[in-house]
Amino acid sequence: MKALVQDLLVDAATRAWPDIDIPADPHVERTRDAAHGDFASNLAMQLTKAARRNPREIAQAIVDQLGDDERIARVEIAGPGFINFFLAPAAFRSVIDQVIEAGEAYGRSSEGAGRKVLIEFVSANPTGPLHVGHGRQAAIGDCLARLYEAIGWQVTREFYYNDAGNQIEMLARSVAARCAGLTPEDADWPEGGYRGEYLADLAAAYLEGATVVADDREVTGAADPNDMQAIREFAVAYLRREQDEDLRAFGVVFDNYALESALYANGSVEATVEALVAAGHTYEADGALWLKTTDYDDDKDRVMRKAEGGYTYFVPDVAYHRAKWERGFTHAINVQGADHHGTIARVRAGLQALDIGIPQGWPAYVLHQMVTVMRGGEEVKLSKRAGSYVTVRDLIDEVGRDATRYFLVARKSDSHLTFDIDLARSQSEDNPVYYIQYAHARIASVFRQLAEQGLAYDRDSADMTRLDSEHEQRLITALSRFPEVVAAAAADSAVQSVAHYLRDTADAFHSYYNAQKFVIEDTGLRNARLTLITAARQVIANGLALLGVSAPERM
RNA sequence: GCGCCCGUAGCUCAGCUGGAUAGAGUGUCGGCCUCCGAAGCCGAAGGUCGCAGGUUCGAAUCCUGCCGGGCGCACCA
Repeated sequence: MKALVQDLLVDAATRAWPDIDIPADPHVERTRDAAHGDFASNLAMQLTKAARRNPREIAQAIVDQLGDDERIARVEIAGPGFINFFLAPAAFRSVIDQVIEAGEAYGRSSEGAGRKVLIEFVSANPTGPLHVGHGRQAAIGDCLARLYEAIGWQVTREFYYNDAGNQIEMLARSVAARCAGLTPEDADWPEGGYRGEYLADLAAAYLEGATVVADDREVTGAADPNDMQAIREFAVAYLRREQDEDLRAFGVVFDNYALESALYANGSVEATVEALVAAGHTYEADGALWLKTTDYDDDKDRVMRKAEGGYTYFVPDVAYHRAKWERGFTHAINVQGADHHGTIARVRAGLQALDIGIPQGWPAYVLHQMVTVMRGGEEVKLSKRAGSYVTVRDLIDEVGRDATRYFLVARKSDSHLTFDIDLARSQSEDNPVYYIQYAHARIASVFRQLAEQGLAYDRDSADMTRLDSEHEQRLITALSRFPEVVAAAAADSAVQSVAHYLRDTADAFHSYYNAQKFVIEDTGLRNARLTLITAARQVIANGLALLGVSAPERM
């Protein structure tokens, strides 16, 4: 609907001022106040300089050029020069038909035209269960992926991890210690080892010779407490499986797992180093090989090859992203914790230095701030299983998948998030996710009630012109906004706006529900109202699906 | 010290890339079920948008400087 107003506006403005550059998509917004119509544009104010007239005069000239359109009831000029559009009731009513005809496709578009985008998120190393921060990342990343799919992109969800570095070495030593019957309290416990209880289970499984099947690998425990290589492989597979179970419980599915070790194995790390040297952006100093990342906006140059010989972690990172680029992902988004923001400049610098045409701002990053978990007014820091941090599983077990996902996505990712367990589970009344789901279930319930009374819903006999109350108008307006919300949320990586939109829409429905009855004698009106709430149910379900939250028929 | 992010109602947070009288939830107070699910609805109270300048028709939003909080600043990942 917004697009319609924009089109009309551009046409009229172009006729009124043929020699002025009119923006292709002038600012048109939903009004906050019904007295200002349904949509308002500040176009006239923005043309003051070019047209050298006062904004109200400009607005008048534009309005004079607006032809009659049956979808527009009237247009007014207000305030300093806003052009306010009042849409015809029929134009709004047509939204209901659009929703019902499109069904699950309502809100989706083909704007992305099938272009490929790779979204990398979670990317946790297999050293333990996923923590809340990973949970936030999983919720944001998966929601972003769903948003991109909704606007017509072909999305690949990817998980990158390191199965061979120092962290894994430390993991293996911790498991070996557990195999030897040690606990973190013992004097012989490895310095800096992983202390979580889950490693005791892992060690036991290894010693029993258990077989673990993760999404991307399968390993049987060798049961030999001294075989470090076998322990390493088993531990990685075991913890990968553990994370897969967490993700599955959370409803997140990856298309691809990328391994850092593979980048060494297939020579791409070496090839990347050679390419950087050949491109002339490196130098040797203090026995190390450096990359001149300061040529590309980094604070200081970075070591690629350490004096003792190994590569620093950022080299495989560059190799990995180079591979993404070469796989044809000219659009790539990395979802990461903001605590890693320092690495962005150097990875991009490494990619620039390859001189293979990777643009400066590639890949895109969506950073999220930390999560604090609260219970009983105090910060929760410990998990029984993991020891030093709260896990995704702790949250899912305690507040459920739907509430967990909703809460983790309902805040702007830039903001620090306080996850209040009491609020999330403190019975439904406080809980926005139940509020939204309840709207959906309530609509389903109306139809059950209808059937109980021996009535059938008949859309053909609906008299849609009867939907003229304020409550109905408000709900219809909410439904009409959905495609705009989806498009904007994807464009801005603003997942929280979907959550807020659903809250608003559920609100419009609940008010309506309380004010007017649906199962009534009057056939034309009854079916019209049932048609409207059928559409509302569809939009709520579509919106919840974008968050990965269920839309129950009853609760 | 340098860089990034955040400061909006008692609390948790929105605010559509600069718009009209700054909004929700929660909490507090007061109403609404012989009626399709009260997990709901209606109303009241609650604000120096951290502070100070600047940009312009117009600033919570953009710029500068402070103040406060978080996170980074490795030949760790």
